[in-house]
Amino acid sequence: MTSSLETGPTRSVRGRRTARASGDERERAIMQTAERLLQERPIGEVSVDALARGAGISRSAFYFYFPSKDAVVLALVDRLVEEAELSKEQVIAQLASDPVAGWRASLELFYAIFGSHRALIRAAADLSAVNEDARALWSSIMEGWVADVTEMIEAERERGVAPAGLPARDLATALVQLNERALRAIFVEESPALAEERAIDTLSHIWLSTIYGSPAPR
Amino acid sequence: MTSSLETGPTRSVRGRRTARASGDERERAIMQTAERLLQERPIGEVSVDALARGAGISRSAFYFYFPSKDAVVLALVDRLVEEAELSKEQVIAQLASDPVAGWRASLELFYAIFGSHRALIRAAADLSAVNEDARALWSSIMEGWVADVTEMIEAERERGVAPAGLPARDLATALVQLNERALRAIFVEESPALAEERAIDTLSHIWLSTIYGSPAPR
DNA sequence: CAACGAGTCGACACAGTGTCAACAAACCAG
DNA sequence: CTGGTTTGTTGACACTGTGTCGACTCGTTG
Repeated sequence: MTSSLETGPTRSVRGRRTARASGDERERAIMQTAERLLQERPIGEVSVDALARGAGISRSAFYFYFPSKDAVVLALVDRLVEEAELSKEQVIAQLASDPVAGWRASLELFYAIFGSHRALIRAAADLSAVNEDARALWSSIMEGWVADVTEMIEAERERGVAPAGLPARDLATALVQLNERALRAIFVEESPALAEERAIDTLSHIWLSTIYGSPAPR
Repeated sequence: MTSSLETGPTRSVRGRRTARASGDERERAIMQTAERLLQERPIGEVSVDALARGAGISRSAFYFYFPSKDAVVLALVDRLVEEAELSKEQVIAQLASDPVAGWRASLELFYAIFGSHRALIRAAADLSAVNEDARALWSSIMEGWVADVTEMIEAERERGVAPAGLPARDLATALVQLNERALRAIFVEESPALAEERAIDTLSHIWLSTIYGSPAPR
């Protein structure tokens, strides 16, 4: 799933310690700078020059590490998604034992992970408007979630706790999109947006109502 | 509600017929060109120069009519929203007599209006990532819809057909956001997206389930 | 006819992007 | 230790797009 352009040519394993800061360090410095700057202003207002200076190199040196400023954001997103992937397993397990708590835990996980990287999420969203690669990356992430949710819904239906209704995949798509949209609105401080304190309640109410046909399964 | 920067200085009423094309005509020509070009490529790839040439003037003359290319899109959106506003009244009326059909009609209206201006919708969405004014305009549009839906939900609850549950405004916010997101995915041909033929069915199922507590009110 | 204002244009300054040839410093093979 | 290779780094350059300005045209109006 890792995007093809996330890293520059510096991919071999090296462990030296040289006088000048080595490639990997620079690469990390650039990413770090990006995360920092994105907390202050939108991606559109961050120039390659700013990124380079922040990492202590010249603008042209930047291009040695990344093909463009967008690629830095994509690398960052890639990393975030990998983190998220790890926590996923445990949540799925919980669903079998206690559905209500399980779904809620999923939403909370989602909320926690993205909430703690608001600036990055926003940059990724902004980028998707302009950049084909960003769009593709985000698409594949969404696809992954939809697939997971579809599977979970189908499992619940087979267990007999959830009634048949909308095609599971359609329902999953809509719910994942709802989450994405609603959480983004909150994180970016758009308006209208759900009240942040009640957001998880609101969303899980909608998820449960539509999946189980009522606000809580029997 | 009309955005403050939608039009250039040419705002007085004039009705002359001059040798060279007059201001209003040019203004319209620019907007028309914008709509045409946006059908071919995203806003980011449309330059002021292209807009100007399309309208038969030089790039610098363009600035006489609009302060920036973004302002053209905002003017277009403004116009679209005004159109939409007109059809709204009749739908609200229907809700009282037949709720299910009424909600469905709302969704269909939404779908029809925005579906027939996909390129513009996309440009507006793209712009929101970059442009503060665009964000503000879209926000106010969303606010309007949320207010309408909130009111409709409350009316249904007072009539006793819909049960109390989530705060009406929260529910309305989530549903409007769901619609926005899901329809945009379809129109922009993102993936994942709802199957277009079933989109209205899917959405109305979710609306009805969450508003009435079951897929159909008694 | 003179003054005015709407409309137009070319030239300019500016900001940002991406590329390139050339240079520097460490590393490694002989 | 020496000379070639790899890894980094740089300034200069070409290019694209934006927005501004002063000067010009040409109907309109007093």
